[in-house]
Amino acid sequence: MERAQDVLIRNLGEHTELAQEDIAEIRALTFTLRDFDPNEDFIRQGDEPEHSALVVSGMVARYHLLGSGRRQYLAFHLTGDLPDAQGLFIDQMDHGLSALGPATVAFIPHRELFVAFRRRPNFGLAVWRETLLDAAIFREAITNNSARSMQTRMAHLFCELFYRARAAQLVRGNRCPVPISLGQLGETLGMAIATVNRTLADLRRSGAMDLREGELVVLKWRELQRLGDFSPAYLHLKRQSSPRA
Amino acid sequence: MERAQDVLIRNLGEHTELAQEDIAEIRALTFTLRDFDPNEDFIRQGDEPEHSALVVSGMVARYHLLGSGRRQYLAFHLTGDLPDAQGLFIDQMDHGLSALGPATVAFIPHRELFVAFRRRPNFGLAVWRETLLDAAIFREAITNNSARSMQTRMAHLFCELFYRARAAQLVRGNRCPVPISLGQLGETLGMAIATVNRTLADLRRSGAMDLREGELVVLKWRELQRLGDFSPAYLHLKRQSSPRA
DNA sequence: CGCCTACTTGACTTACTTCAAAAACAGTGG
DNA sequence: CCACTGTTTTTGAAGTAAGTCAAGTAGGCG
Repeated sequence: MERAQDVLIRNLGEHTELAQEDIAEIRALTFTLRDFDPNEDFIRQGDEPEHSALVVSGMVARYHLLGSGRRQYLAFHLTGDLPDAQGLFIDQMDHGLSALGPATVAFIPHRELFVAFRRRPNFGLAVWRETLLDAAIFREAITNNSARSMQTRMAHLFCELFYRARAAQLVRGNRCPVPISLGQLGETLGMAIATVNRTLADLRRSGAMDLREGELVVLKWRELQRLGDFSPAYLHLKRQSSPRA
Repeated sequence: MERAQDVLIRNLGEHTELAQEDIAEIRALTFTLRDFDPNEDFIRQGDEPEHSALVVSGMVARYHLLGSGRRQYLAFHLTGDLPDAQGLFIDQMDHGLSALGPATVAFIPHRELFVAFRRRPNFGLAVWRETLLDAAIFREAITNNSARSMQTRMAHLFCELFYRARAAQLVRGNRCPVPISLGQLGETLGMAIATVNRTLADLRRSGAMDLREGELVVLKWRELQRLGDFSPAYLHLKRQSSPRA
């Protein structure tokens, strides 16, 4: 497995030019690794964390818990993401984080990050930009869950996950890990589990994709993209070509 | 009308301790004021802006335009908000901005902002925090539009608008300006206009609120809050008490 | 083997959308 | 001031997509 430091440097480097001094500053941070089981929480709504998380491997989810007990998934994070940079500035977590499949997460003390931001403002700006990319993904989720049909909505989610997985170099051939249950898919897309199942069956039948054994398989990228009304501009990924197939 | 500089200083001051030097730095920035008519666009999807906007008065909206021509509103901004701080770091706008009612917006050159961030890192952190509060509002919108009933959804939106208007000192008595049409409400909450009308009629009938002549009137705050399943923690506003009534 | 969880499928119900038309309202020009 | 136009709001009736409920199957694990 890649070292946590390298994962972070690579991810920030995707969108920000890092100087040698920035990289040295990142390498000097303290990374504490922890492994999590599927569906294990590691930050809860209401917590006041003093560390920031970095996804080193696996997939991580952010979610709201409603009064009714219902859970709403807000975003998924892959290797290299900083899923709770919010926590740096915000008193109390307004949402929780959990591992989706088995995951490894590195924790970095806020205190050290603030010192590093002061010494290398460019590093701070890179993390800031990272949080803005996050926000763009949230915006797209609003639109996806509010304005699109169930099928389009689901196809769009798969497009996004595949596209981001590709950028994080997690795609092997035409597949990438997506360890998510139908129930969780429903709590992401705002649909009942029966509908999730039927909609997914339709997508499979279209021949554009499959989802099995925790893996997303993209068989016809262009077709899936069409079904999902997906255009990747909002992900603001530089120098990435379209997936094949 | 309050000066643009003061509006910004007051808003950032709500959540961040600003030193005299920070304030001086903000006052030295160039603010270019422009007035907009209702529904006039001032940043379009695809633009590459070189200025950041600050809402000086009125209400401003952010929206996605879909392939189908449908419009999805993403967020509303009140006096003091920086509705496109994203633009500071992101190549191309993935969404547009328009005035909702008549609005005054100040524009600040990115170049000057970056210089100010470098000279007063604390100012940069304050704006960063502002963008994170924004993201929290996006997250809540995902949950609202995905996991709540139509009535709850609409009540929640009104709660949020009223609560934020109060923080921005826009509430007079029990009312605040909300210059939005039923159609736009539908494009915000993901419902058909007929449903908007019927749902709004139900809310009016409950006696908790009214919406007329571009003003939101809150008659029973606690009741509206209950109907909207609203808890303001996600807004991360310090030192604000609950509205009366 | 038996238990638990996740997935699948069918039948039924209901929320919401769509369509359509009328009423209220705002703005424009005579 | 009023007629004319266009837009927004309101209401009704009909159609449909998705939710709910319930039962059954398949897969994973002690």
